[in-house]
Amino acid sequence: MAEVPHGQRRPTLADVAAAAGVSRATASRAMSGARNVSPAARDRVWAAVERLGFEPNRLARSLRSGSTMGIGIVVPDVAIGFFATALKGAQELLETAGYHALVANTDRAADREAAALRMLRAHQVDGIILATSGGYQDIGVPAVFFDNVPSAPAVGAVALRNAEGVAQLVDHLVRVHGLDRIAYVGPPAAPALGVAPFTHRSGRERLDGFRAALGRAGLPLPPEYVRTSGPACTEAEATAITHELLALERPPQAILAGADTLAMGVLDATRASGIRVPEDLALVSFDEPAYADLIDPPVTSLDRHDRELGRRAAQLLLDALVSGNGGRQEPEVERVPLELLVRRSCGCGRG
Amino acid sequence: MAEVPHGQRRPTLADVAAAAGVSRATASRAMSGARNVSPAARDRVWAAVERLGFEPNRLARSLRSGSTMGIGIVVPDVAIGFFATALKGAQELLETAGYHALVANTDRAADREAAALRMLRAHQVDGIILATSGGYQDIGVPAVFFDNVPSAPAVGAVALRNAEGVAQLVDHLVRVHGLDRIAYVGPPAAPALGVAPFTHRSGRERLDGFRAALGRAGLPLPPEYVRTSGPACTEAEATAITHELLALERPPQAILAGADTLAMGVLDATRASGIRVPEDLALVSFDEPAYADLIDPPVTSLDRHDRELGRRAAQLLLDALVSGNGGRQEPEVERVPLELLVRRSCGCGRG
DNA sequence: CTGAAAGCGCTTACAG
DNA sequence: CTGAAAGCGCTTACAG
Repeated sequence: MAEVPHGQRRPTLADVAAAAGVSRATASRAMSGARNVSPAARDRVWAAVERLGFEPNRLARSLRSGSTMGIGIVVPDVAIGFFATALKGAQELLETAGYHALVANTDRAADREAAALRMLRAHQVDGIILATSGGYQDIGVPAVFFDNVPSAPAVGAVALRNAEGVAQLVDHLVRVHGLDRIAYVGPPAAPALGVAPFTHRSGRERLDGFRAALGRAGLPLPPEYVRTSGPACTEAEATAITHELLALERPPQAILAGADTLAMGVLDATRASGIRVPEDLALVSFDEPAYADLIDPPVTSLDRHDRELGRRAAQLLLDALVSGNGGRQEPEVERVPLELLVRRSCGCGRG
Repeated sequence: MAEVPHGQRRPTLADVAAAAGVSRATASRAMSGARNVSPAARDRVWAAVERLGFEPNRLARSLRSGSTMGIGIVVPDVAIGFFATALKGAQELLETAGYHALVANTDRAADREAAALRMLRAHQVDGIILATSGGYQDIGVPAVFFDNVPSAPAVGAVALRNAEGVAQLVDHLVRVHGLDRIAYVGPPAAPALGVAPFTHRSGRERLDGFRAALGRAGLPLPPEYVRTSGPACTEAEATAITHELLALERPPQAILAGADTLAMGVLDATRASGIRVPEDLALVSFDEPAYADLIDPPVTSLDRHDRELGRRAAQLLLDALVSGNGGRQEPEVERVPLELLVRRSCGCGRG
């Protein structure tokens, strides 16, 4: 690569054209691989490109062509393994297709999400992929949701089989371990006031799935066994809730945590109370925590295939982009299955 | 916010100007907050902006003004907690200053890093912040490194006090636990062939720091006690190395892992061998693993203050950007201190 | 305080 | 196969 010293003017297409002895139009065509360029001209152009270390200015190209080949990816928190991995999966596929990703982090704040979307609009992204925190607004480009199923206009969504996943966890506790007092500590199930209706849909589905699974198993479900956290799903919330559950007259034999951070909070509470897991209290988690195998005890949970989920979301968006479907037809919701990963926190032997 | 239906032409500055009954120049000035605009004109412009839901096209603005207010952030792997958190810290500060971040993931491949840098150049970023995997090349804008100290042209770097951190860990094992057979399992310390000289500098510093600390403590260091992984620092590598260490005639009493993934690999090996930590083998880790408290046993390690590290890198870059220092003066290397977090894997009681 | 005009660096009909 | 010209949507001296 040629030297690109700081502060020196970068070569432009005009420089390349001049160096190659052709017009800017021909230089542009040669670089874009158009066929109507003579081999001789093409060679001279590429030689000039090499020599000058030319890299086309994407700002100018996008402004002129009307397409940035940029995709916005909006997530609540990249420091959470699920989002980071899904993000990587999506980015991987997008780059293969010649797109690049603009990543925005919302810290789970609806207003920061809205600001991120305006920023993406200002950058003229061709589409967006997002795990919403409730601040979604249409910016006029195709949108694919993941993690939460939208009832908002979108070209598609990829979501987990939430109810099915919860049912797998419940069935395991009931059939394998014969437990019948199972409590639920999950993410919020009702949208917050003033928040778009699709928010926390997955929380809703998990909770409903829990109730349904217990019903199918013929188990009672005292109201005090059903608890939800705030939208941030902090460990601290789960810790507090767990202490309350353990203080009940009839404490649960098992807790199903609806998110990994919540599962960690439950574990924290058991440590503090001297409660042994799984001997005194079984624990299963919907999401798989980082280093699930090394946690004490290893946590039985569901594998979401995070990366694949990100890839599918990207694929859905790419499909919409090539088909030119701007979200005017029925959104396509893809449901990805979950896999039970049996470890020790449920009461199973080493695995 | 006004409706922005798919497929409909977005309002431009010309639309706003027409609606407000002023020229595009005046509309532009009104929006930029320039003082030489009459209050009446300003109000009419803003009203039109609101009504039309206008958002300036940043492509056009950047192309014209020569500044994108975009900063490239390049990391080996966002799915690793350290990078994700540092990234968030940097992004936070950048956004406060009116910049936006373009995030690139290199998967630790030097060629992907080089490609990411070219992409960022094509996007005319004003500067870059990166944790290099060895593929760095100058793209003509100020660069700040973190995680690795560069000897490459840069305006600055923020790095850990690697040697000091390792010394803290060693001293703890020696003074508090009276151990004298301590092995090291760390990241590579020598740059790979064909890789820029600054790569793996932090690995080098950790290893050298280890040798120095043992020297100061007057402890012997058999060559077979010093092991390094490949650049990916996988758990599997550490697991294999640990099995070899345990099979030595005089196995170590303690292992200092130079990275969190390596510490997890060491733990895996002890599990498989029925070795108890810390009773049979003490373990300390340079990096703090995710959920360090919940791992069995909780791992004694160093707190790097990841977020703050990202913030400092961003601050260094912003300083360079406002001062107009294009990297022509001596790069500023900031060293952030590390904090010992005593848990149980070193042999200490519950903490 | 305001507007006409030039121009950022590209791409793309259009005419040859 | 090639080039002159227009134009993407802004900002910014420049002249009034």
